[in-house]
Amino acid sequence: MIQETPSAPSFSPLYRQIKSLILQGLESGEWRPGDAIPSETELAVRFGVSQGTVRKAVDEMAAENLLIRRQGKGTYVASHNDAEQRAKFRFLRLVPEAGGLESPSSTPLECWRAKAGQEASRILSIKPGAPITIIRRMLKFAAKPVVIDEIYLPGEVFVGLSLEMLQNHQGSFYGLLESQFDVRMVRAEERLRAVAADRANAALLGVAEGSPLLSVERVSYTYGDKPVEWRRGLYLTTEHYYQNELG
Amino acid sequence: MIQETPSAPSFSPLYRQIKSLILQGLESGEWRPGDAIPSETELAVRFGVSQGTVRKAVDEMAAENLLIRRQGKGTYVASHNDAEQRAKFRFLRLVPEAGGLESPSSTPLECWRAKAGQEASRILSIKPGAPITIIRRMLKFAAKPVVIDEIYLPGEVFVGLSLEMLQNHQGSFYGLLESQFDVRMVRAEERLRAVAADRANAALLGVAEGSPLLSVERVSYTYGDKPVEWRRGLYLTTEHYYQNELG
DNA sequence: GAGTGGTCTAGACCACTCC
DNA sequence: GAGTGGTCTAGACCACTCA
Repeated sequence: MIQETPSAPSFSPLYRQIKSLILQGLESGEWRPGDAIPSETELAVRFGVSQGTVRKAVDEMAAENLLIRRQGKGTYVASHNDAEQRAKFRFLRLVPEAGGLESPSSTPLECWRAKAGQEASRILSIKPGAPITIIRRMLKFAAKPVVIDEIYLPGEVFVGLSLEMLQNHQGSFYGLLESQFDVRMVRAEERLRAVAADRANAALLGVAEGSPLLSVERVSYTYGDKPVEWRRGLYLTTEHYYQNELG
Repeated sequence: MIQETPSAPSFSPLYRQIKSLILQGLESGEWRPGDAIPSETELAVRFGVSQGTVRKAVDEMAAENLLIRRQGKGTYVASHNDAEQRAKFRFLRLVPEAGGLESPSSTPLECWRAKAGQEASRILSIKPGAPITIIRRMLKFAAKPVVIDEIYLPGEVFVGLSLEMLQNHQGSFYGLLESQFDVRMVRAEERLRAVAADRANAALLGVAEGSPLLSVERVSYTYGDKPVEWRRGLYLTTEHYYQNELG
């Protein structure tokens, strides 16, 4: 007989406890995105363990993109406002067919408030009827519209989010959520399908009604696997493709 | 000034050298998929380093899905014939919308030999005109056709591959390549697009011509980043979706 | 109980960054 | 030169598997 998921883990190593202590520091905001956390030796003293044990905890968190190690400098809390290019394409997997390297630009279209329906409440695990904020926006590569996004956010987490805020902001959407609302996206799950363009979206993307589009449904999670974003994107994939690595 | 990719790495730690020694053992066939490799202490003695250094090398290779550690038993060479369910869905990301758990079944349609054109030779890094083997097959979930695959393989690597062999084989396609041709797929890159079904494929999938399909182009690599498979799949995504995790 | 991987420690030294 | 993360070692003990 095989036990796939034993209900009670028989053993929890020390470094995992350290890991969850550091996680608490991230969730509580003791260390914010972009900050340096204390050095390994400091943390070892604080938690009363050896430096090697702290190291193993930090190693795992670095592998999960929660922390970033920089030799000679220190260990930092990962941020969507980081300068590295790879950080920017961690969540947007759309790549131009021809080697153009220029980043896409975001154009907010609408932003309004509504009440959560059944589906939104289930996915965001909020009460049906709870306030949500809905955003529609367009992504352009080299001035050509390529993506239409519809984004659903729990209203209680992102109070005050407005179209003006989106329009005035420089940088990535997740960077804004992080710096303005203290919510950092940690991971996401996507479901991809091929669909036919309806009339409205076809017009926005400049293609014929019924053209095939890539539908990308995404649920994003912050610390503690809490879902805080549900979005659906329609990608025009004639001159771009969705890139994926199977490890 | 920032050096993004220094041409000469200034330093190569011991555990990476150990790692590449173990990799040699895999490439040379000293340890085959499914085999156990020697214990950490044995390897430490053989390579003249401490057990901790071997451990770090093996850790990385386990993270890359090249090796599988089993506490109390040993460390094994990963195989596409492994029993674990997660191993089977590492390369097929298509999931049924409704919770059905049954695995897809493969139906080989055609298998013939040809000469590599320009594109195939570039992607598989073989000479133009070199022999290749082309396979067409269908994947069915619950007896319904859902995927049409066209697979291009370098003929010199897979000599003797035939339609009969495909028809008689139980288990996954990569499992067959591994046990019959000693080639293990290690990683792959995929490019996804939405396309319109042509008449032939529409008929095979039982949909109208022009229906949106998910086009999945894949290049697979074996040890040493050598490309050994190029395939294009057309996925019907009305009752299934392509699942992806953004870490 | 023997053998395997997994954890934890303590200490030495190296590579890198910044002052 | 001081401080950081990165490597390497040696040894002790724990958890798990199998005979």
